[in-house]
Amino acid sequence: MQTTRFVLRGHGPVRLDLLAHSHGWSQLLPMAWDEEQGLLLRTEQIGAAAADLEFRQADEQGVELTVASEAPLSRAECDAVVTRARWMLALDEDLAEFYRLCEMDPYLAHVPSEGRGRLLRSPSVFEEAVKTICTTNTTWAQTKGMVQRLVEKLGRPSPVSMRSAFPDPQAIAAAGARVLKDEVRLGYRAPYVRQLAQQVSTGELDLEAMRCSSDATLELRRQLLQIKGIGPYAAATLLVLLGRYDYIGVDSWARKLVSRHFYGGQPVGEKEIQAAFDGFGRWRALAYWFYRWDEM
DNA sequence: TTCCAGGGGTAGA
DNA sequence: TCTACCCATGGA
Repeated sequence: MQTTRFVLRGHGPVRLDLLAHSHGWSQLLPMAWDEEQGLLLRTEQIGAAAADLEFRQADEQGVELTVASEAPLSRAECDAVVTRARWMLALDEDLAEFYRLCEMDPYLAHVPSEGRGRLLRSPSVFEEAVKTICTTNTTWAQTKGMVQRLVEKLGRPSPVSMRSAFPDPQAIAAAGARVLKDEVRLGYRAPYVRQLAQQVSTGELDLEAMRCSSDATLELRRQLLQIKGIGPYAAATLLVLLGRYDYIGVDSWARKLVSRHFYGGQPVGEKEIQAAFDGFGRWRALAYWFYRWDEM
């Protein structure tokens, strides 16, 4: 076994524990959060093989990443790992403008000083999209089950830990409809996930290009809504994970939160939910997220 | 048994 | 653009 170490520094303070708790992604394979040791674990396919990534807090400004692989990593593979890890931890997010807005909101005034604001991400937009589809119209426990079966049945296992990486689009596309429905138990989501995997694996759809796209958020949203299985909630969630915070993903939780905080418990719709955080402008979804976090 | 969860697709108006 | 209805799954 080979181990390679990197130290990753962010744009401002970085808190690994806050990242791990920023939303549910650290509970979904192939990620895992070890609360006692403060370790964020992930198995990741690098080149043809899978390797094990272990993140720990280095100091206030940075995180140490240890990669355990069967063979030594090439220079290109090191670069790829660092690029993916920086994206996962949102290390290049500049939250200065968001923090200034937080300081004017009594409910979020604590966010800047605590170093909150970053959201944990998957290394690929494809993985984000599949996982987001697995959150729709189901419980969180079932989402975890769907993703676990997807990873364990179709992902490439690490020869070091035998834990599996997230399956690539080719593996999911090749699995077939019956496996996705009956074995992974994706339910009515199975054809959506399969079609998405086919579109990405054939090159018909370039999801990864959305990360560095210069398109306006409205245009990116339009592109996401064209994907079967992705509606307004999922598109908004994916935009947030792409660093575009213009739209709030309206789910049952958002309805309850906005109703209670801003409308005295009266039922609210899409317009009321988006409008509740208008004061945060293009940061409204991030503001909503940290209202929500305090109630998790 | 019925409801609903971190909704979305489709048809019809 | 809005509404009604249907869609698997599993726990409460």
